[in-house]
Amino acid sequence: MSETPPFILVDGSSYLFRAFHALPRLTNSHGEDTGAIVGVVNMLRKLIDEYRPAHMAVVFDAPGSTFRNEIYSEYKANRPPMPEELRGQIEPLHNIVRALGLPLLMVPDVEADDVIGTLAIAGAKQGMQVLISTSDKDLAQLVGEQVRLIDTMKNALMNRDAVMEKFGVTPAQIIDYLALVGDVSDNIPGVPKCGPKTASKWLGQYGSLDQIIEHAGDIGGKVGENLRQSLDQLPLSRQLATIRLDVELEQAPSELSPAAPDLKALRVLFGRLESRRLLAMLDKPESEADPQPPEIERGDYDILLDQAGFERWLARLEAAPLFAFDTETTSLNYMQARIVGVSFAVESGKAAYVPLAHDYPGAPEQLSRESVLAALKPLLEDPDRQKLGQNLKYDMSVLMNHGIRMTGIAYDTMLESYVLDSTATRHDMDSLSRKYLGHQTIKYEEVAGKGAKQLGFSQVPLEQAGPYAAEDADVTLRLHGDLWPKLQAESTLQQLFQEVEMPLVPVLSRMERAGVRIDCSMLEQQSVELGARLHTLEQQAHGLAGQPFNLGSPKQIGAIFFEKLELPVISKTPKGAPSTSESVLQELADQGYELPALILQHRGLAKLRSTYTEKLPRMVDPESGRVHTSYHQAVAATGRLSSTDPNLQNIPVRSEEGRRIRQAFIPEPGYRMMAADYSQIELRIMAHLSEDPGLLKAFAEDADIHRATAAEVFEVEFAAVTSEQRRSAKAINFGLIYGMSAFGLANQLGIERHAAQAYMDLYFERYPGVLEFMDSVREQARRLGYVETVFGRRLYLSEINSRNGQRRAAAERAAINAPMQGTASDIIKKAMLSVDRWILEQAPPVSMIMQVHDELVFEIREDCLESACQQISIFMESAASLRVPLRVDLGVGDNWDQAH
DNA sequence: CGTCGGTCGTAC
DNA sequence: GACGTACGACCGACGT
Repeated sequence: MSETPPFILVDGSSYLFRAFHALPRLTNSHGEDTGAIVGVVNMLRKLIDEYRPAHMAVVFDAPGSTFRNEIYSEYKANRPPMPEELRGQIEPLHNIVRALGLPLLMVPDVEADDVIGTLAIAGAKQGMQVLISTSDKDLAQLVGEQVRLIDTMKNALMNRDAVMEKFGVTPAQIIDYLALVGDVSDNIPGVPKCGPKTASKWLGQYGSLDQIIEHAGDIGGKVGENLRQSLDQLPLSRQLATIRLDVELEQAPSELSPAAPDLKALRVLFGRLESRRLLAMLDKPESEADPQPPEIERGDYDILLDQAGFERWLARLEAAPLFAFDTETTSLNYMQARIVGVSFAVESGKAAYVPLAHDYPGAPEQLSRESVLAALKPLLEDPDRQKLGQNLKYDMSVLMNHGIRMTGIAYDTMLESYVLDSTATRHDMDSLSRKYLGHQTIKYEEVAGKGAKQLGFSQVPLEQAGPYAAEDADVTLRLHGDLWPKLQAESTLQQLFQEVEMPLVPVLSRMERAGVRIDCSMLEQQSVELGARLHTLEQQAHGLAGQPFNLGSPKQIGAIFFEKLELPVISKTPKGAPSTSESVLQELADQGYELPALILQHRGLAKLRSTYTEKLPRMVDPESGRVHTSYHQAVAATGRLSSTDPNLQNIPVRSEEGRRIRQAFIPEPGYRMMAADYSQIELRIMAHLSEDPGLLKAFAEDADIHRATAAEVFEVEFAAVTSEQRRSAKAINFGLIYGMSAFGLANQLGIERHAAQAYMDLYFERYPGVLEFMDSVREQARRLGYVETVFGRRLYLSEINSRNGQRRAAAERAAINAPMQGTASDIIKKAMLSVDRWILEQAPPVSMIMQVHDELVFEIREDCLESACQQISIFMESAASLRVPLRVDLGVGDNWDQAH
């Protein structure tokens, strides 16, 4: 092992070739060859483990011909074509190398050797210890003071002396040596009958090929004759054997560092190889083989307390093509938060925090918030100055509280992470830093305390606040440096990020800040009424049970039901307890038991009261008098938004009592509520994806799709479909979207399993394209480890090849659902972008105030109702061009319920 | 007194 | 076991 961490260059192509020939053939259950990949991965692991490189690159030959073919058309001409079993392993190996976090290089027109040569010399020039791992003897010509070869067979390093020992010539003479000896596999002729011995003898005697050529006449024997015959061709041979040192590369050696491995991607990739050994390695995250990413030094953070220091940074920001920005505030509530300080970073490791409103005993004098924000305002509002942040929607809102309309929001690391892998459980900065940088950030609790003792950020001393806040900006910048190239490598993901997710940030912020007006007195009245009904129900229930108990406790209900009253157990919860779920209570109620019916009613009403009628009035912002939800853009794995505080995406609609809550969602005086929802969007997407003729036709004719399905499945005339048949068909249609089984359908419809199976069989017979689509989605998921939406959004399914049948089945259902649910999300996001652009540009008296997955809700001034509705439906229906038309249903009313 | 898992129920 | 994606209320166990 070398003294300082080395720069390792791996000849990936030669590795792969050698592994392919040296190792026994290995295939996975799909018959795909995997042996060489596994071999190379093991070699790479060993290499990293042993040498712990600070810098590293794995270099592959780019496909296609090179400059050597240009100067010598016969170059490598007699080489047999690459075996198919090997060719198929190249692409997966590339993906694994990238997922391992190792820089992968492939440069067209040159060979891997040339890239390695260029980097080796550049690295040596910068004082690095360069180690080249290859099985190709040509690279011996690069060996020098700081460049050595790794002999993987002997597990030893080859320096100048070792080269001389092996070849009998110095590294500098290797080129001439190769020219003399020739190379059968490269089809370089060389001098006939001149082998290693003769070549080294001549070079020892004359020093160089030029000298040998000059003295060609002095050499006797048959070999001398051959040499003289070869004189014309020797310069070409030498040229071919010379490794180029001047290849144009995008990255300098110092930029080629091993990064943290992408464990999720590796799990998918190793899963496809079906290599238990490699998979097992992933379960030890701190495996010996993991390269250690460089520690982040927190030394170079500035805390700016004086005008001169701030102005120096301002100049830096103005000069920077991109800067990271973060705010520290008084509150997590974006409507109420006030700025306490701001931080920036323009290059890795250099960040600043500007405290503006820290307020604790002994707090130093700080720059005025007003003047600093005024100085930053032009920069923050300039759309051409690119900003980067982590969850910038929040910072954008906070700035808005201070009268700054931030634009130029170019990159958000939270969304970069989400687009790269939406199934990662968290996309917060701490998780991303640990995952991608291997760096533990300072936790908020560490500086502000936790629990009851937690301080507001303005109370946090600058000694702690400064490094914490500056680190946020620094880490954001570093994360972007890691995530953005990963996105760029996947052009559809990059497109999704740049054209959908990033532009959506300000749109969501505007929707959140617009909020929705609530009739609080109406909800309070409802709470009172619900309270009275709940009390009555409770008294009745206690009477029937013969004892008081908590109607809200499933456990107590279970005890009363199944122990005291000995009611029949209908089903059990996953943990084995007798279930008291809605369907069980319904079943018992249907059997004539009174108590379950009472509990059902109680549950429903209690939920309405606690979750909605009591909660919503408390969520009204005192300033605006409206409710402001938070939309989360990086939560749902399928691409949907989610909504919290309050969740406006699960306001009741199905029951009459529930709809009364929607009646409390009202517009400003002079305005109306308008709800626009996509009609059957997921089924339309299924028609588009499956290209099933029957389904396409039904939507082309704008038929009632459930009725059309019923007509096909029950083999009756369209007009003769009964409402019962339509209901069944609707359940089938929904079930399909969710990947439901015959068992599930039977449950849903209350019929026998075999009957449900018969429906499904008939459905697939009538709509064969759908069956084919579902099979192909499952197949893609198994093969690639992910599925995609129409717009290329990706959803990884780590358990699609699980040995656990239950988990695998669940992953298959998710695989079927995700392309439909995800494409629907993509489409409504696109629609939101066009509607928002229209509102910004034309300034109609219209606010987009809510999104509920397939529905957009607007507040529209009465006098503009008609034209606005028309505009909006056009934007929504043309958000995507599928093989079926998109249709939008519009409704207008004095409250949200009426608008349906 | 907070946290966390389990269960239930609301939406699309 | 069996229908995808969310959020959140409540309960009760557990730890501070």
